[in-house]
Amino acid sequence: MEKIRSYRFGKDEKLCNVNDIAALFKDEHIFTFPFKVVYNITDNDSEQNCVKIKVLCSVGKRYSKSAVKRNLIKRRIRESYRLNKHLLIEPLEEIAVNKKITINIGFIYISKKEEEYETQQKSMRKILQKLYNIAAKSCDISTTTAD
RNA sequence: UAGCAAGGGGGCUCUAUCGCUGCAUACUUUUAGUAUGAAGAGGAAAGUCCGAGCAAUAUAGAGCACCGUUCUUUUUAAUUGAAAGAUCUUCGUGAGAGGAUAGUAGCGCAGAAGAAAAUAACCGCCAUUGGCUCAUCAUCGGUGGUAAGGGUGAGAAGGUGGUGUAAGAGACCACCAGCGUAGGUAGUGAUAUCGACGGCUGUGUGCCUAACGGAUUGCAAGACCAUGUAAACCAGUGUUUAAGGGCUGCUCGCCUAAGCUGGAGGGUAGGUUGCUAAAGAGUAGAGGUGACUCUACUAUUAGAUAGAUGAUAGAGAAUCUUUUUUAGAUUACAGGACUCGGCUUAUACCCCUUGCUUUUUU
RNA sequence: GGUCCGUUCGUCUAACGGUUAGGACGCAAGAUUUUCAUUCUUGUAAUAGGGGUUCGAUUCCCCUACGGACUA
Repeated sequence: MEKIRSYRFGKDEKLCNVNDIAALFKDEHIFTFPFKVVYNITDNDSEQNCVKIKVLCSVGKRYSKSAVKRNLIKRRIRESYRLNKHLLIEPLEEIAVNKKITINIGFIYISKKEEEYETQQKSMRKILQKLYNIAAKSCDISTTTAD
C-alpha cells in the first residue's frame, strides 16, 4: 500500500531563528555540486517523539547581481527539496521512533552559472541520502551512549 | 519602398497536477489544523537625484552667519519637476535634438605665450635736440608727441572707408555692430521693432548685491503588550543662585538646583500595530495652444518579515531563420518592503498618430 | 531597508581649476664589484567609464560601474 505523501512545505519547516543559524554555520558541511550543505543535528526539547527538520537556502550576491535570478534559484532549491524530502524523513522516522531529533539544514548555492533544474534535483537526492546516512549513525551513537 | 525625427500605447495567453502567502466562511478546537472560495509584483517595483504626506525630537523670540534656487509667463501639494515662449549657441541635408542665460554699482584674480591682460609706450612712426661729420644722409643718445603696424592668445582697447595731421587718433564725418538714456508701437512678460539723443564700447571668473525658500532625524520613525527590575528619567510642588549645562554655528535673550509626592525605565530576544481607499485609477464631457484644472459616473483586499508568484506537462500567439509546411530558435529589462508625485537609468518586440529626406514606380 | 563616503603608475600616496600629473617602494637597462648585495645614473608606468560647465578639469556638476562605512 502506498502512502499518500504530503508534499507540503509550510512555515514550520523553515529556519528563521538567528541563533540557530549562527550555530548552523559553525558545524560540519558537505560539498556536492552545485551546493554547499551545512547541517546541525541536535536533540529535541518538545514533549512528543518526532523528527523535526528545518531548512534554509541562500544564494549569495557573488552568484549574480540581479535579484530575479537569485530568487529563481532559491525557488528551485525549495521546490526540489519539497519533492524529495520524503527520502530523508520516512526512513528516519522508522529508525528513530523513540528519539527526539532536530536537523537544521542550510543549502548554499556555489556555482556561478545558472544550472538546470534536473541537475539540481539529482544533486538534491544525493545530498539527502548522504544526510540520512549521517543522521542514522548519530542515532546509533546516541542510543549506545544513552544506554 | 527605404532610412530617420517627435509624441503616445502595449509589455505573451490559456489548461491540468503538485505547492507558497495572507484574507473570508465552515468544521474540529488548547495553541492550531483541515476543507472550500475569491485574490496575490511593475513601467520602471531599480537608482535614491528632488519634493510631499506621516511620525518622533527640538523650538519664547530677534538678528547675523550658513545652505539651496535663479531668462519670462503659467502650472502642481511640492525651492531642483512639467508646459508654452524669449535670446545666444552646438549637431543634423531636413523633420528636429542638446546646452547656456538673475544683476553689474564696487573690488579681486587671470598660468604659459605676448611689448602690453587695463588709468598699455618694448619695438616702430613723427618732431626737436646733443654727439660723430667740413656739411647732409645714415647711425648712437636725451626730451616730447603718437594707438596706424608688430608671429601671441579664449580675450588686444568697436569695424570699414574718408577728412585731417609733423606722425597719428571717434579728433571729426558716412555706413555698419553693440551699449546706455528718455520715449513710441506689439506682447501678461522675457523680448522684438521704430526713429531721437549720448562717442559710451575687451574677455572670462570669483567675491558681492537682489528676490524667494530652508529646524533635525527617518517606518529599523514611533505606539502598545508580555518578559523584567539598577534609582538615571518623567509629571506636580517648591525655593535660591547662575558657576556649569541646554536652546541651530555666533550674539542678545530665555530655560534649568536640592528636597518632597506620584509614576515608571534601560539592555536582550519576541508579538501586535504603524500597514495599505489614495494630493489614487479608469471612462465621458467642459475649459485651456499646452502642462493641467473642473464636473459626473464606474470599479477596487498585494501586504511578505531570512522575506510569498514556483516546478512539470500540453496547447496557442508573435517575430526570425531555413524551407514551403513543417522543423528549429527567440519572447526583453527586471521582483514590492510605510505611501504618493516627479526626474534619471535599463528595456526584446509590436501597434498608432504627425512630420522629414533620398531613390524607384504609377 | 535607510543614511553616507571613496575610486590617481604594479603597490602606498601628494595636488590652489593653469608647466610634460609629483614622491617613495617595485620593475627594466647601464655603471661600480672577481661575483652577489648595497650604492649611483637613466628609463618604464596612472587620474574608474561616459557626458557637461570653462579659454583650460585629477579638481566643479550630472549619469553609470565598482568598492567600503554606519545604522537593529
